[in-house]
Amino acid sequence: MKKKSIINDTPVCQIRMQAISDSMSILSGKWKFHIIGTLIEGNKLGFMDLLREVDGIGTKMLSKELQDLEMNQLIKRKVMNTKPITVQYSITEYGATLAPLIDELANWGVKYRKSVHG
Amino acid sequence: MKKKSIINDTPVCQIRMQAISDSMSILSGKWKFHIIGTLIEGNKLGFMDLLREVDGIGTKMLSKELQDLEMNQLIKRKVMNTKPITVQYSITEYGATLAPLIDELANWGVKYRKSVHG
DNA sequence: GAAAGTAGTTTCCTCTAAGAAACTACTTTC
DNA sequence: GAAAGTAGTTTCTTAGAGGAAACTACTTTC
Repeated sequence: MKKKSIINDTPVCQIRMQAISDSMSILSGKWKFHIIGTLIEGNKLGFMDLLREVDGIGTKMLSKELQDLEMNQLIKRKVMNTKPITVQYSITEYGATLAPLIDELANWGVKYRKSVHG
Repeated sequence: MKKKSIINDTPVCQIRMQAISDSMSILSGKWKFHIIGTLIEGNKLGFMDLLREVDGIGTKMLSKELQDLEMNQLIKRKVMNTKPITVQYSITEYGATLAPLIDELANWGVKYRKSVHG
């Protein structure tokens, strides 16, 4: 008889593990937290605004990540009737629920830095 | 004069962004949260235990991720004086500080599932 | 009419994450 | 002495992440 998982074999753990995988697949990549964090801080930003705010990102990645986030309804994209055309990106209510998670991530990172130096 | 970042140009935001990058680099990859979560639940597990608990992982990835986590002092590795040789992996105090973050990640994922289905 | 600003897309390239399978090495049990 | 269990390492391969640079397309300002 082959040994089986014990700890993670309960329904609760199965759901938790699945949930973690879900979150990670939606929030994967180098830039999503930075983009979401920026849009939570400054609501309604254009493409070029984001390009300036998110330090180091290029047009291709920004474009792709914004599409991903919009598809998952974490951000909204609104084309304005201006000349020249402008676009307003903003966080959705749903996307804003990520604020505590981003805070945790930032706080943990800050503590890590301190513990490494001190 | 070239336009500059406004929102993310404050020292506070710079530190936050850096912290998020730090956390992500330490916790990157498909398996780290699963391994850490498992070690928080069941303390002291062997290599083969983890291989069984973390559903889907292979020996190569497990070995590599455990080394990463040990290097960053999130887990401890202790070789036991048994025959055959066994190894006990356990979470460190420091690694345990990730519990709130993992909880947030799991909770957000659960909510996401519900909102997609409901 | 050239420059600069809007918002992207496309192409080409590299590097890494990840996985499957085979292998080492040692010990105990059948 | 073969099987099964301990704990990994090594090799080979592929898919995707990410980045640099050039390009489209349209408008306004100098």
